[in-house]
Amino acid sequence: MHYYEIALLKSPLEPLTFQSEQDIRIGTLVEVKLRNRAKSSQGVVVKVVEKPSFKCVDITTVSESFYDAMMLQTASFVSKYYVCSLGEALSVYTPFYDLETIEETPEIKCDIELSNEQQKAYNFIQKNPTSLLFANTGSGKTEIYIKAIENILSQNKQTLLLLPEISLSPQMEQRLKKVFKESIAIWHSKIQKKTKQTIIENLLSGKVKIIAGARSALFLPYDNLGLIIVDEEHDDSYKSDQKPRVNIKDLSIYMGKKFDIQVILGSATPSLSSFHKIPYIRIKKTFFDSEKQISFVNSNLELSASIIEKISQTLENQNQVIVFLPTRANFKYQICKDCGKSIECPFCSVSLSLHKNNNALQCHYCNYTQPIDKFCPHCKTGSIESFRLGTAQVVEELQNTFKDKVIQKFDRDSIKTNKELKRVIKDFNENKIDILVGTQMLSKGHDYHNVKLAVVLGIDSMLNMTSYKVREKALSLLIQIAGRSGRKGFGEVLIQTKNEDFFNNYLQISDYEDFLRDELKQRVDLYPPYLKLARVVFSHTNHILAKQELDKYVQIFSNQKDVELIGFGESNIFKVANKYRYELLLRSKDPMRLVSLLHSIKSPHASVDMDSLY
DNA sequence: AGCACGCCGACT
DNA sequence: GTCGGCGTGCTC
Repeated sequence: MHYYEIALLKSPLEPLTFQSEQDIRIGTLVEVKLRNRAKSSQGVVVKVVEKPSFKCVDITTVSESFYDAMMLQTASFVSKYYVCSLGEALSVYTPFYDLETIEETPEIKCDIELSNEQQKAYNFIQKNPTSLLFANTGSGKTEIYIKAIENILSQNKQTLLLLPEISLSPQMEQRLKKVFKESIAIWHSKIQKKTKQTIIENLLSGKVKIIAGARSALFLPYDNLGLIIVDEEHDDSYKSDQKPRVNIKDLSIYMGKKFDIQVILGSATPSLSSFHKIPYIRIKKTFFDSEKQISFVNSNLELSASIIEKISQTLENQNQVIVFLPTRANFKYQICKDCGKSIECPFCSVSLSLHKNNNALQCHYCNYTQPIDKFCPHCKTGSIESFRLGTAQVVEELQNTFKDKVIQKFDRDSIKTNKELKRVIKDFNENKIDILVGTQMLSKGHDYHNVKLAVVLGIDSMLNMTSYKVREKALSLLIQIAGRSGRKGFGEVLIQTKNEDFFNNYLQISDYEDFLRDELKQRVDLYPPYLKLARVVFSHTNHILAKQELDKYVQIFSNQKDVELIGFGESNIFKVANKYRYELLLRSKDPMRLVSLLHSIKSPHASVDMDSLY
């Protein structure tokens, strides 16, 4: 009889010992049956052990699937660093089949000529195992990526090109497919199940050598990964918002060091932490002379006359406009004119958003929806006034002003599938759409050829968020959006803000590198990248119990050596989906010490967010 | 007494 | 996570 420790997938339990007559190798996916449970659970063999003192249960089924050493080591790291069970860490991998690898060397010859500056950058990234390509929008970093991939391909190794979910733009896809043909596959959450299966088969058989994909693409079965490119590396969506709260960019860097994989991070506005710790090369020169005129409007969130005037001028010259604002729906706040109370979600402590097209008020946190009432639900007589413009309202108001123009909304309410995304971008680039109004989605990766005006509304609400990264987030977003205007030739950017001094300083007078250096000075001894930050959230339907749990750990963490409790209290949004939330924030210069303290938290209501971005 | 509900603890 | 056990408190 053999005895094995099995890490149970999706289970917070640490590995448990099971037995089998069979000799099973470490990494094998098996099925076991836990006591009192009808369904059997999946688990992974992680260790061979001696016969234990307790009585063991048999492993029910032994599968053909197999987690390799890289997966097991990575999962082990994830479980330790991000504080979860080994089973939870292993659950991030996509299920796959164990197939024979057929060695196939594809004939790829791209005829891209690099400019002098690109060649210099290429040489730099080849000299450093991990490097940062700090490249302005339009400076041609994709060509450098392609050359680097080609080089890895010639060694018959695999490449992973990571992009934030929504940046997997149709243009990027077309471009890569043109060069790499059958050797590249695109991977993201919207890809069909069947297609995913085919991609995995092709990756295992060696037909596919390059994966371009979102977060989850890091967890595919690579047997010979030679290069990971993290494009738009500043993007916070690389951090998972569910357990395990892994930062895919950081994990890529870790895997690069551990398994001798080349890593290239790329961005026009790199994160402060990458800029601080990774050797970088700057490419400033762009292919097309692009001249930008940046101006500011100090008005409230309404589409003011000067903004309308500017849009009108641009449209008259047969040019296109993009309008950014960080809010979906028509309005974010509904307040009674009489009693002054706001209409909140019954399950969350947030205001309900007004969606005119559904004739509904909707919660953006739990999706609770109720019909629009004529009168205030509190005083029953007052009428409701709406505030904080959203994308749908901007579309409506612009449509009223520019009756013969085509205006398209571009946010996750209107772009739900990849097909819709492709269609809208195609239509926009074929000039079938005059104005694109959208949220963050607008800022990411897409090439818009004829945009001559980018209007940015409501950026101040981003500066007012509570995160040590707000300035970095707001400025990088602004630069990304500005980069969408006038990619060829002249472009205008119109920013509505009450923080003109801050933005103006870095947009016109100096540049992003100066901002990074200034910001770095402000973070010394306080925030990352100089210190590690972790957040712990305690949530419960009973707010008293949640509070008690918080208080208990505030006590414990108040007098720790080398770890500082820097704040605690109600979470920003106190109640979400009927659960009350309290949180605390810890920081330390000693990552190991911080991680071990986080592992000491035993509360089932606590969730740990290591390297929190809040 | 009968039961719904929520909490707690075990799971090899 | 998922299950059963069990105490509480409500209703018939």
